[in-house]
Amino acid sequence: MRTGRPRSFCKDEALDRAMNIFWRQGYEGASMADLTQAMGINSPSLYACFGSKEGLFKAVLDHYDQRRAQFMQDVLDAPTAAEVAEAFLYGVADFVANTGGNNPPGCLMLQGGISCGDSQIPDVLAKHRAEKEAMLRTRFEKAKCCGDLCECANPAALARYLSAMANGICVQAAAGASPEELREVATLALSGWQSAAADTGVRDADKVKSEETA
Amino acid sequence: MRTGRPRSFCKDEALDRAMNIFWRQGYEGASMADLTQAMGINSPSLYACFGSKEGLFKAVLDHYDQRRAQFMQDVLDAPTAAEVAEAFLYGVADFVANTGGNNPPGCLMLQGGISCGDSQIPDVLAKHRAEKEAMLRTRFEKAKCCGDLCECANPAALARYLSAMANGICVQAAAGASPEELREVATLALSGWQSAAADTGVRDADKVKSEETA
DNA sequence: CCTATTCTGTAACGAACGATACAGATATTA
DNA sequence: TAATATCTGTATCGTTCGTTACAGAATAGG
Repeated sequence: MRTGRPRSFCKDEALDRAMNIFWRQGYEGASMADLTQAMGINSPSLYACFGSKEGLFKAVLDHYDQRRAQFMQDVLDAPTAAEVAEAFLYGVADFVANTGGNNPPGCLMLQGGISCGDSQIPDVLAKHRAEKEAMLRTRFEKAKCCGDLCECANPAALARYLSAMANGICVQAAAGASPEELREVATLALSGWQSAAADTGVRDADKVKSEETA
Repeated sequence: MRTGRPRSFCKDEALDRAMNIFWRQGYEGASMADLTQAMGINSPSLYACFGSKEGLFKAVLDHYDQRRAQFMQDVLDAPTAAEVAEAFLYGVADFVANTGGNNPPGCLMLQGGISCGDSQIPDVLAKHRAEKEAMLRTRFEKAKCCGDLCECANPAALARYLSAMANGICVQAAAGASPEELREVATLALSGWQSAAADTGVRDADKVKSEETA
Protein backbone atom coordinates (compact mmCIF):
# COMPACT_ATOMS: atom_id res chain seq x y z
CA MET A 1 0.00 0.00 0.00
CA ARG A 2 0.99 3.59 -0.60
CA THR A 3 2.99 5.15 2.24
CA GLY A 4 2.48 8.60 3.75
CA ARG A 5 -0.56 10.44 4.97
CA PRO A 6 -3.65 9.40 3.01
CA ARG A 7 -5.67 11.82 0.92
CA SER A 8 -8.53 13.26 2.92
CA PHE A 9 -10.95 13.80 -0.01
CA CYS A 10 -12.56 11.62 -2.64
CA LYS A 11 -10.87 12.27 -5.95
CA ASP A 12 -13.95 11.45 -7.99
CA GLU A 13 -16.22 13.72 -6.04
CA ALA A 14 -13.62 16.50 -6.21
CA LEU A 15 -13.55 16.05 -10.00
CA ASP A 16 -17.34 16.21 -10.09
CA ARG A 17 -17.33 19.51 -8.27
CA ALA A 18 -14.51 20.94 -10.36
CA MET A 19 -16.35 19.84 -13.49
CA ASN A 20 -19.35 21.83 -12.42
CA ILE A 21 -17.27 25.00 -12.08
CA PHE A 22 -15.49 24.59 -15.42
CA TRP A 23 -18.81 23.80 -17.05
CA ARG A 24 -20.43 26.88 -15.62
CA GLN A 25 -17.61 29.38 -16.04
CA GLY A 26 -15.24 27.92 -18.62
CA TYR A 27 -11.55 27.26 -18.16
CA GLU A 28 -10.43 30.86 -17.85
CA GLY A 29 -13.50 32.01 -15.98
CA ALA A 30 -12.92 29.41 -13.27
CA SER A 31 -10.42 30.75 -10.76
CA MET A 32 -8.40 28.55 -8.44
CA ALA A 33 -10.32 30.12 -5.58
CA ASP A 34 -13.63 29.08 -7.18
CA LEU A 35 -12.33 25.58 -7.73
CA THR A 36 -10.81 24.96 -4.31
CA GLN A 37 -13.91 26.31 -2.62
CA ALA A 38 -16.22 24.08 -4.66
CA MET A 39 -13.97 21.06 -4.19
CA GLY A 40 -13.68 21.68 -0.47
CA ILE A 41 -9.90 21.49 -0.43
CA ASN A 42 -6.95 23.88 -0.25
CA SER A 43 -4.78 24.68 -3.22
CA PRO A 44 -1.72 22.65 -2.14
CA SER A 45 -3.90 19.53 -2.07
CA LEU A 46 -5.17 20.36 -5.52
CA TYR A 47 -1.68 20.86 -6.90
CA ALA A 48 -0.38 17.70 -5.25
CA CYS A 49 -3.18 15.70 -6.86
CA PHE A 50 -3.53 17.30 -10.30
CA GLY A 51 -0.31 19.22 -10.88
CA SER A 52 -1.81 22.44 -12.16
CA LYS A 53 -5.04 24.11 -13.19
CA GLU A 54 -4.58 22.73 -16.67
CA GLY A 55 -3.89 19.26 -15.26
CA LEU A 56 -7.11 19.45 -13.28
CA PHE A 57 -9.00 20.51 -16.38
CA LYS A 58 -7.72 17.56 -18.39
CA ALA A 59 -8.58 15.20 -15.53
CA VAL A 60 -12.06 16.71 -15.49
CA LEU A 61 -12.40 16.11 -19.23
CA ASP A 62 -11.45 12.45 -18.83
CA HIS A 63 -13.92 12.24 -15.96
CA TYR A 64 -16.57 13.72 -18.23
CA ASP A 65 -15.78 11.20 -20.97
CA GLN A 66 -16.21 8.35 -18.48
CA ARG A 67 -19.59 9.70 -17.45
CA ARG A 68 -20.70 9.83 -21.08
CA ALA A 69 -19.14 6.57 -22.22
CA GLN A 70 -22.26 4.51 -21.61
CA PHE A 71 -24.37 6.93 -23.61
CA MET A 72 -22.01 6.76 -26.58
CA GLN A 73 -21.99 2.99 -26.35
CA ASP A 74 -25.77 2.84 -26.37
CA VAL A 75 -25.85 5.13 -29.40
CA LEU A 76 -23.33 3.04 -31.32
CA ASP A 77 -25.18 -0.14 -30.39
CA ALA A 78 -28.35 1.00 -32.15
CA PRO A 79 -29.22 -1.51 -34.88
CA THR A 80 -29.21 0.79 -37.92
CA ALA A 81 -27.48 3.96 -39.02
CA ALA A 82 -30.75 5.87 -38.92
CA GLU A 83 -31.37 4.71 -35.37
CA VAL A 84 -27.82 5.67 -34.40
CA ALA A 85 -28.46 9.18 -35.65
CA GLU A 86 -31.77 9.34 -33.84
CA ALA A 87 -30.41 8.02 -30.56
CA PHE A 88 -27.48 10.40 -30.76
CA LEU A 89 -29.36 13.64 -31.45
CA TYR A 90 -32.29 12.96 -29.13
CA GLY A 91 -29.87 11.77 -26.47
CA VAL A 92 -27.77 14.89 -26.77
CA ALA A 93 -30.85 17.12 -26.75
CA ASP A 94 -32.16 15.47 -23.59
CA PHE A 95 -28.80 15.53 -21.86
CA VAL A 96 -27.77 19.12 -22.55
CA ALA A 97 -31.18 20.35 -21.45
CA ASN A 98 -30.87 18.52 -18.16
CA THR A 99 -27.27 17.66 -17.38
CA GLY A 100 -27.83 16.22 -13.93
CA GLY A 101 -26.35 17.18 -10.58
CA ASN A 102 -26.40 20.94 -10.57
CA ASN A 103 -24.50 21.23 -13.79
CA PRO A 104 -25.62 23.98 -16.15
CA PRO A 105 -27.30 23.29 -19.49
CA GLY A 106 -24.95 22.68 -22.40
CA CYS A 107 -21.89 20.57 -22.91
CA LEU A 108 -18.58 20.79 -21.08
CA MET A 109 -16.71 20.17 -24.31
CA LEU A 110 -18.00 23.51 -25.57
CA GLN A 111 -18.59 25.45 -22.37
CA GLY A 112 -15.10 24.56 -21.21
CA GLY A 113 -13.72 27.11 -23.61
CA ILE A 114 -13.87 27.24 -27.41
CA SER A 115 -11.64 30.30 -27.34
CA CYS A 116 -8.99 31.17 -24.84
CA GLY A 117 -5.89 33.24 -24.13
CA ASP A 118 -3.99 29.98 -24.15
CA SER A 119 -5.01 28.24 -27.35
CA GLN A 120 -4.10 24.83 -25.99
CA ILE A 121 -7.41 24.52 -24.13
CA PRO A 122 -9.63 24.89 -27.22
CA ASP A 123 -7.43 22.36 -28.98
CA VAL A 124 -7.82 19.81 -26.23
CA LEU A 125 -11.58 20.26 -26.28
CA ALA A 126 -11.70 20.01 -30.07
CA LYS A 127 -9.78 16.76 -29.86
CA HIS A 128 -12.33 15.34 -27.43
CA ARG A 129 -15.19 16.34 -29.73
CA ALA A 130 -13.37 14.86 -32.70
CA GLU A 131 -13.12 11.55 -30.86
CA LYS A 132 -16.88 11.34 -30.58
CA GLU A 133 -17.26 12.26 -34.23
CA ALA A 134 -14.78 9.55 -35.18
CA MET A 135 -16.86 6.99 -33.27
CA LEU A 136 -19.90 7.93 -35.32
CA ARG A 137 -17.92 7.82 -38.56
CA THR A 138 -16.61 4.33 -37.80
CA ARG A 139 -20.12 3.23 -36.95
CA PHE A 140 -21.44 4.53 -40.29
CA GLU A 141 -18.63 2.84 -42.19
CA LYS A 142 -19.71 -0.38 -40.57
CA ALA A 143 -23.33 0.39 -41.47
CA LYS A 144 -22.29 0.79 -45.09
CA CYS A 145 -20.72 -2.65 -45.04
CA CYS A 146 -23.77 -4.14 -43.35
CA GLY A 147 -26.04 -2.68 -45.97
CA ASP A 148 -28.25 -0.50 -43.81
CA LEU A 149 -26.62 2.62 -45.24
CA CYS A 150 -26.59 3.50 -48.94
CA GLU A 151 -23.50 2.58 -51.00
CA CYS A 152 -23.11 6.19 -52.04
CA ALA A 153 -23.28 7.55 -48.49
CA ASN A 154 -20.34 9.44 -47.01
CA PRO A 155 -19.76 8.25 -43.42
CA ALA A 156 -17.32 11.04 -42.55
CA ALA A 157 -19.72 13.72 -43.78
CA LEU A 158 -22.66 12.18 -41.95
CA ALA A 159 -20.67 12.00 -38.73
CA ARG A 160 -19.55 15.59 -39.16
CA TYR A 161 -23.12 16.65 -39.78
CA LEU A 162 -24.37 14.99 -36.61
CA SER A 163 -21.47 16.39 -34.63
CA ALA A 164 -22.17 19.90 -35.88
CA MET A 165 -25.86 19.49 -35.14
CA ALA A 166 -25.10 18.29 -31.62
CA ASN A 167 -22.86 21.28 -31.01
CA GLY A 168 -25.54 23.60 -32.29
CA ILE A 169 -28.03 22.03 -29.93
CA CYS A 170 -25.57 22.48 -27.07
CA VAL A 171 -25.21 26.17 -27.83
CA GLN A 172 -28.96 26.64 -27.83
CA ALA A 173 -29.27 24.73 -24.59
CA ALA A 174 -26.66 26.92 -22.94
CA ALA A 175 -28.59 29.96 -24.15
CA GLY A 176 -31.69 28.73 -22.35
CA ALA A 177 -33.70 26.76 -24.91
CA SER A 178 -36.29 24.38 -23.46
CA PRO A 179 -36.00 20.58 -23.73
CA GLU A 180 -38.96 20.59 -26.12
CA GLU A 181 -37.34 23.15 -28.37
CA LEU A 182 -34.14 21.14 -28.46
CA ARG A 183 -35.95 17.91 -29.34
CA GLU A 184 -37.73 19.82 -32.06
CA VAL A 185 -34.38 20.84 -33.55
CA ALA A 186 -33.25 17.22 -33.39
CA THR A 187 -36.45 16.14 -35.12
CA LEU A 188 -35.84 18.58 -37.96
CA ALA A 189 -32.24 17.45 -38.27
CA LEU A 190 -33.40 13.84 -38.54
CA SER A 191 -36.39 14.43 -40.79
CA GLY A 192 -34.24 14.48 -43.88
CA TRP A 193 -32.01 11.60 -42.89
CA GLN A 194 -32.87 9.37 -45.87
CA SER A 195 -32.11 12.00 -48.45
CA ALA A 196 -29.14 13.21 -46.42
CA ALA A 197 -27.62 9.76 -46.13
CA ALA A 198 -28.04 9.24 -49.86
CA ASP A 199 -26.83 12.67 -50.86
CA THR A 200 -23.30 12.59 -49.56
CA GLY A 201 -21.55 10.80 -52.37
CA VAL A 202 -21.57 13.80 -54.66
CA ARG A 203 -18.81 15.80 -53.02
CA ASP A 204 -15.24 14.67 -52.55
CA ALA A 205 -14.01 16.91 -49.76
CA ASP A 206 -13.32 13.95 -47.50
CA LYS A 207 -11.41 12.07 -50.10
CA VAL A 208 -9.21 15.12 -50.61
CA LYS A 209 -8.75 15.45 -46.85
CA SER A 210 -7.85 11.82 -46.33
CA GLU A 211 -5.32 12.00 -49.13
CA GLU A 212 -3.77 15.03 -47.48
CA THR A 213 -3.41 13.34 -44.13
CA ALA A 214 -2.17 10.09 -45.67
CA MET B 1 -17.58 71.27 -33.87
CA ARG B 2 -16.46 69.35 -30.83
CA THR B 3 -13.96 71.22 -28.61
CA GLY B 4 -10.79 69.80 -27.09
CA ARG B 5 -7.91 67.79 -28.46
CA PRO B 6 -9.08 65.53 -31.28
CA ARG B 7 -8.82 61.76 -31.11
CA SER B 8 -5.61 60.53 -32.70
CA PHE B 9 -6.90 57.15 -33.87
CA CYS B 10 -9.66 55.89 -36.13
CA LYS B 11 -12.44 54.44 -34.00
CA ASP B 12 -13.56 51.99 -36.66
CA GLU B 13 -10.10 50.63 -37.27
CA ALA B 14 -9.51 50.35 -33.54
CA LEU B 15 -12.74 48.34 -33.27
CA ASP B 16 -11.60 46.13 -36.12
CA ARG B 17 -8.38 45.34 -34.32
CA ALA B 18 -10.07 44.80 -30.98
CA MET B 19 -12.58 42.53 -32.69
CA ASN B 20 -9.75 40.39 -33.96
CA ILE B 21 -8.38 39.91 -30.45
CA PHE B 22 -11.76 39.10 -28.88
CA TRP B 23 -12.48 36.75 -31.76
CA ARG B 24 -9.19 34.95 -31.32
CA GLN B 25 -9.00 34.81 -27.54
CA GLY B 26 -12.50 35.34 -26.26
CA TYR B 27 -13.61 38.04 -23.83
CA GLU B 28 -11.75 36.78 -20.80
CA GLY B 29 -8.74 35.58 -22.73
CA ALA B 30 -8.22 39.03 -24.21
CA SER B 31 -6.28 41.17 -21.73
CA MET B 32 -6.29 44.94 -21.81
CA ALA B 33 -2.60 44.75 -22.70
CA ASP B 34 -3.43 42.56 -25.70
CA LEU B 35 -6.15 44.94 -26.76
CA THR B 36 -4.28 48.22 -26.39
CA GLN B 37 -1.28 46.77 -28.20
CA ALA B 38 -3.40 45.54 -31.12
CA MET B 39 -5.35 48.79 -31.26
CA GLY B 40 -2.17 50.85 -31.12
CA ILE B 41 -3.40 53.06 -28.29
CA ASN B 42 -2.88 53.42 -24.54
CA SER B 43 -5.42 52.35 -22.00
CA PRO B 44 -6.60 55.86 -21.00
CA SER B 45 -7.57 56.49 -24.63
CA LEU B 46 -9.44 53.22 -24.68
CA TYR B 47 -11.30 54.02 -21.47
CA ALA B 48 -12.12 57.56 -22.63
CA CYS B 49 -13.63 56.15 -25.81
CA PHE B 50 -15.33 52.94 -24.68
CA GLY B 51 -15.69 53.24 -20.91
CA SER B 52 -14.48 49.80 -19.95
CA LYS B 53 -13.41 46.45 -21.32
CA GLU B 54 -17.02 45.38 -21.35
CA GLY B 55 -18.02 48.59 -23.11
CA LEU B 56 -15.40 47.95 -25.75
CA PHE B 57 -16.69 44.41 -26.19
CA LYS B 58 -20.24 45.59 -26.74
CA ALA B 59 -19.03 48.21 -29.21
CA VAL B 60 -17.12 45.46 -31.00
CA LEU B 61 -20.27 43.34 -31.16
CA ASP B 62 -22.25 46.19 -32.72
CA HIS B 63 -19.38 46.72 -35.13
CA TYR B 64 -19.56 43.04 -36.01
CA ASP B 65 -23.31 43.27 -36.58
CA GLN B 66 -22.79 46.16 -38.97
CA ARG B 67 -20.24 44.19 -40.92
CA ARG B 68 -22.69 41.30 -41.25
CA ALA B 69 -25.83 43.33 -41.87
CA GLN B 70 -25.54 43.19 -45.66
CA PHE B 71 -25.18 39.43 -45.56
CA MET B 72 -28.29 39.01 -43.44
CA GLN B 73 -30.19 41.35 -45.75
CA ASP B 74 -29.16 39.33 -48.79
CA VAL B 75 -30.27 36.15 -47.06
CA LEU B 76 -33.66 37.57 -46.12
CA ASP B 77 -34.12 38.95 -49.63
CA ALA B 78 -33.96 35.49 -51.19
CA PRO B 79 -37.21 34.80 -53.04
CA THR B 80 -38.34 31.62 -51.26
CA ALA B 81 -37.98 30.09 -47.81
CA ALA B 82 -35.87 27.28 -49.21
CA GLU B 83 -33.54 29.74 -50.86
CA VAL B 84 -33.32 31.73 -47.64
CA ALA B 85 -32.19 28.60 -45.83
CA GLU B 86 -29.70 27.79 -48.56
CA ALA B 87 -28.25 31.29 -48.74
CA PHE B 88 -27.96 31.39 -44.96
CA LEU B 89 -26.19 28.09 -44.38
CA TYR B 90 -23.86 28.28 -47.37
CA GLY B 91 -23.14 31.89 -46.56
CA VAL B 92 -22.30 31.07 -42.96
CA ALA B 93 -20.16 28.11 -44.02
CA ASP B 94 -18.18 30.26 -46.46
CA PHE B 95 -17.80 33.12 -44.02
CA VAL B 96 -16.69 31.21 -40.94
CA ALA B 97 -14.14 29.28 -43.00
CA ASN B 98 -12.63 32.50 -44.27
CA THR B 99 -13.55 35.44 -42.09
CA GLY B 100 -11.43 38.05 -43.85
CA GLY B 101 -8.75 40.36 -42.52
CA ASN B 102 -6.68 38.20 -40.26
CA ASN B 103 -9.62 37.09 -38.20
CA PRO B 104 -9.64 33.46 -37.08
CA PRO B 105 -12.14 30.91 -38.41
CA GLY B 106 -15.44 30.76 -36.57
CA CYS B 107 -17.91 33.35 -35.40
CA LEU B 108 -17.34 36.16 -32.92
CA MET B 109 -20.79 35.56 -31.41
CA LEU B 110 -19.54 32.16 -30.23
CA GLN B 111 -15.80 32.67 -29.92
CA GLY B 112 -16.40 35.80 -27.88
CA GLY B 113 -17.33 33.61 -24.94
CA ILE B 114 -20.17 31.16 -24.49
CA SER B 115 -19.11 30.66 -20.89
CA CYS B 116 -17.46 33.11 -18.60
CA GLY B 117 -16.71 34.05 -15.00
CA ASP B 118 -19.10 36.94 -15.49
CA SER B 119 -22.25 35.43 -16.97
CA GLN B 120 -23.31 38.74 -18.50
CA ILE B 121 -21.03 38.25 -21.51
CA PRO B 122 -22.57 34.93 -22.62
CA ASP B 123 -25.98 36.52 -22.21
CA VAL B 124 -25.10 39.46 -24.43
CA LEU B 125 -23.78 37.11 -27.09
CA ALA B 126 -26.84 34.89 -26.85
CA LYS B 127 -29.03 37.94 -27.35
CA HIS B 128 -27.16 38.85 -30.51
CA ARG B 129 -27.56 35.32 -31.86
CA ALA B 130 -31.23 35.34 -30.94
CA GLU B 131 -31.68 38.51 -33.00
CA LYS B 132 -30.44 36.73 -36.12
CA GLU B 133 -32.69 33.79 -35.38
CA ALA B 134 -35.66 36.13 -34.98
CA MET B 135 -34.95 37.64 -38.40
CA LEU B 136 -35.14 34.18 -39.94
CA ARG B 137 -38.31 33.37 -38.05
CA THR B 138 -40.02 36.55 -39.23
CA ARG B 139 -38.93 35.78 -42.78
CA PHE B 140 -40.43 32.28 -42.57
CA GLU B 141 -43.65 33.65 -41.15
CA LYS B 142 -43.83 35.89 -44.17
CA ALA B 143 -43.05 32.91 -46.41
CA LYS B 144 -45.98 31.06 -44.90
CA CYS B 145 -48.30 33.92 -45.76
CA CYS B 146 -46.85 34.14 -49.29
CA GLY B 147 -47.44 30.46 -49.82
CA ASP B 148 -43.91 29.30 -50.50
CA LEU B 149 -43.82 27.54 -47.14
CA CYS B 150 -46.25 24.81 -46.10
CA GLU B 151 -49.26 25.77 -43.98
CA CYS B 152 -48.25 23.28 -41.34
CA ALA B 153 -44.66 24.57 -41.10
CA ASN B 154 -43.34 25.99 -37.86
CA PRO B 155 -41.35 29.16 -38.59
CA ALA B 156 -39.85 29.42 -35.10
CA ALA B 157 -38.65 25.82 -35.19
CA LEU B 158 -37.20 26.20 -38.66
CA ALA B 159 -35.35 29.35 -37.64
CA ARG B 160 -34.07 27.64 -34.51
CA TYR B 161 -32.93 24.70 -36.58
CA LEU B 162 -30.98 26.90 -38.97
CA SER B 163 -29.51 28.87 -36.11
CA ALA B 164 -28.37 25.71 -34.37
CA MET B 165 -26.92 24.38 -37.59
CA ALA B 166 -25.03 27.63 -38.18
CA ASN B 167 -23.60 27.50 -34.70
CA GLY B 168 -22.53 23.91 -35.21
CA ILE B 169 -20.80 24.90 -38.44
CA CYS B 170 -19.04 27.72 -36.58
CA VAL B 171 -17.73 25.32 -33.96
CA GLN B 172 -16.37 23.00 -36.61
CA ALA B 173 -14.77 25.92 -38.44
CA ALA B 174 -13.05 27.08 -35.27
CA ALA B 175 -11.77 23.53 -34.77
CA GLY B 176 -10.11 23.63 -38.16
CA ALA B 177 -12.60 22.12 -40.63
CA SER B 178 -12.00 22.96 -44.29
CA PRO B 179 -14.38 25.14 -46.34
CA GLU B 180 -15.37 22.07 -48.36
CA GLU B 181 -16.21 20.11 -45.24
CA LEU B 182 -18.33 22.97 -43.94
CA ARG B 183 -20.26 23.31 -47.20
CA GLU B 184 -20.82 19.57 -47.08
CA VAL B 185 -22.41 19.93 -43.66
CA ALA B 186 -24.60 22.72 -45.00
CA THR B 187 -25.60 20.54 -47.93
CA LEU B 188 -26.68 17.75 -45.61
CA ALA B 189 -28.60 20.18 -43.44
CA LEU B 190 -30.43 21.45 -46.50
CA SER B 191 -31.00 18.11 -48.19
CA GLY B 192 -34.03 17.41 -46.07
CA TRP B 193 -35.50 20.88 -46.21
CA GLN B 194 -38.79 19.87 -47.86
CA SER B 195 -39.59 17.21 -45.32
CA ALA B 196 -38.19 19.38 -42.52
CA ALA B 197 -40.30 22.36 -43.48
CA ALA B 198 -43.39 20.16 -43.61
CA ASP B 199 -42.69 18.25 -40.44
CA THR B 200 -42.73 21.03 -37.92
CA GLY B 201 -46.40 21.35 -37.28
CA VAL B 202 -46.63 18.30 -35.08
CA ARG B 203 -45.07 19.70 -31.90
CA ASP B 204 -46.32 22.60 -29.86
CA ALA B 205 -43.24 23.66 -27.90
CA ASP B 206 -43.23 27.09 -29.48
CA LYS B 207 -46.85 27.74 -28.75
CA VAL B 208 -46.20 26.92 -25.10
CA LYS B 209 -43.13 29.19 -25.08
CA SER B 210 -44.91 32.13 -26.66
CA GLU B 211 -47.74 31.84 -24.15
CA GLU B 212 -45.19 31.93 -21.34
CA THR B 213 -43.53 35.09 -22.59
CA ALA B 214 -46.82 36.78 -23.41
C1' DC C 1 -3.99 85.40 -26.73
C1' DC C 2 -6.58 83.24 -23.10
C1' DT C 3 -9.63 79.98 -21.36
C1' DA C 4 -12.12 75.77 -21.56
C1' DT C 5 -12.24 71.22 -23.11
C1' DT C 6 -10.68 66.84 -24.61
C1' DC C 7 -7.24 63.63 -25.72
C1' DT C 8 -2.42 61.56 -24.94
C1' DG C 9 1.43 59.09 -22.57
C1' DT C 10 3.59 57.78 -18.22
C1' DA C 11 3.23 55.59 -14.28
C1' DA C 12 1.02 53.36 -10.92
C1' DC C 13 -3.03 51.69 -8.25
C1' DG C 14 -5.46 47.80 -5.42
C1' DA C 15 -7.26 43.35 -6.38
C1' DA C 16 -7.13 38.92 -8.10
C1' DC C 17 -4.50 35.57 -10.47
C1' DG C 18 -1.99 30.77 -10.49
C1' DA C 19 1.28 28.59 -7.86
C1' DT C 20 4.41 27.32 -3.50
C1' DA C 21 7.36 27.25 0.94
C1' DC C 22 6.91 25.55 5.06
C1' DA C 23 5.71 23.23 9.25
C1' DG C 24 2.66 20.09 11.37
C1' DA C 25 -0.26 15.92 10.91
C1' DT C 26 -0.95 11.10 9.60
C1' DA C 27 -0.05 7.13 7.45
C1' DT C 28 3.30 2.85 6.12
C1' DT C 29 7.61 0.33 6.68
C1' DA C 30 11.37 -1.63 9.19
C1' DT D 1 9.29 3.03 18.15
C1' DA D 2 12.09 5.31 14.77
C1' DA D 3 12.45 6.51 10.02
C1' DT D 4 10.34 7.70 5.88
C1' DA D 5 6.85 9.45 2.94
C1' DT D 6 2.72 11.83 1.72
C1' DC D 7 -0.95 14.93 2.57
C1' DT D 8 -3.00 19.22 4.98
C1' DG D 9 -3.60 24.10 6.33
C1' DT D 10 -1.61 28.69 6.70
C1' DA D 11 0.33 32.20 4.74
C1' DT D 12 2.45 34.23 1.00
C1' DC D 13 5.00 34.50 -3.32
C1' DG D 14 5.64 37.31 -7.86
C1' DT D 15 2.74 38.34 -11.81
C1' DT D 16 -0.90 40.02 -14.25
C1' DC D 17 -5.41 41.80 -14.14
C1' DG D 18 -8.66 45.96 -15.21
C1' DT D 19 -8.58 50.57 -14.12
C1' DT D 20 -7.23 55.40 -13.10
C1' DA D 21 -4.47 59.94 -11.36
C1' DC D 22 -1.97 63.16 -13.28
C1' DA D 23 0.48 66.38 -16.12
C1' DG D 24 1.30 67.85 -20.68
C1' DA D 25 -0.36 68.45 -25.58
C1' DA D 26 -3.72 69.85 -28.97
C1' DT D 27 -7.89 71.66 -30.45
C1' DA D 28 -12.26 75.26 -30.40
C1' DG D 29 -14.58 79.37 -28.79
C1' DG D 30 -14.29 84.12 -27.18
